[in-house]
Amino acid sequence: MLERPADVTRLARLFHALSDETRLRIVGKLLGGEQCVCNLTDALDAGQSRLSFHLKALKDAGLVSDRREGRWVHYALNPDVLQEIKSFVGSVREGAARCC
Amino acid sequence: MLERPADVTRLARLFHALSDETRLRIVGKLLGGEQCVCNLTDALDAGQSRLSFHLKALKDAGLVSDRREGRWVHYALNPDVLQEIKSFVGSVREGAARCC
DNA sequence: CCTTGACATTAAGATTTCTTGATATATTGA
DNA sequence: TCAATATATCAAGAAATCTTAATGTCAAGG
Repeated sequence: MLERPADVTRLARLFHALSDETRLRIVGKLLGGEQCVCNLTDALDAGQSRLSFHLKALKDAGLVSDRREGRWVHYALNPDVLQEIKSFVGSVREGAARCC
Repeated sequence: MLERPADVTRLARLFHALSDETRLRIVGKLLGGEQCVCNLTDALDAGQSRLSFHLKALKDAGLVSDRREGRWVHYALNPDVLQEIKSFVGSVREGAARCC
């Protein structure tokens, strides 16, 4: 998993998206299913532009996708990304097994 | 997993440690088992103090542990941390399953 | 149209992180 | 004890990131 430079770059991006508390809390909210931005603004104590900034970070990393419905925009977790993290964890486990 | 503030803080730290390409490449090398710093300096094209900086970041996050042996210091992945990441991935999967 | 509401984008400053070069520490062997 | 080697730490600048406040955009209702 970490042999190919492209994978290293991709994983670094992914982990960076998850390396911020505000973004992790957003992810936490999205575990309950798709949410409109207004719900997230209420739930987290983050100002509007701050929330938007972090949603963009999550979206750029491919972790979430957005969907416009009238005036509202809904964000949801992208299930594909999970596989990438799982592959990484898998490769680490193999490595750990080999060495200990 | 992401309901408790302490977990959010811990995961953010952990993911931050994994959010850098140099550090991910170090982890990649450590998958083959414990390595002394000298091996890593050769394998990665990183200067000595730079490598030391990133090893400290990994160590502070609890991802690796170090062991001195004479002149050399050996670093190895900490297998405990894997469980934390796995728990996170597990919670995301449940969330994704619930919503789709 | 015009206004309002939901959200995105931009700009600027504060803070954090990373890199590099210099210096410090610790261990070994002469 | 001294020199050499391996690694850590420090200091300073560069670059990236985050926050806040202001402004832009777009859809809906009047």
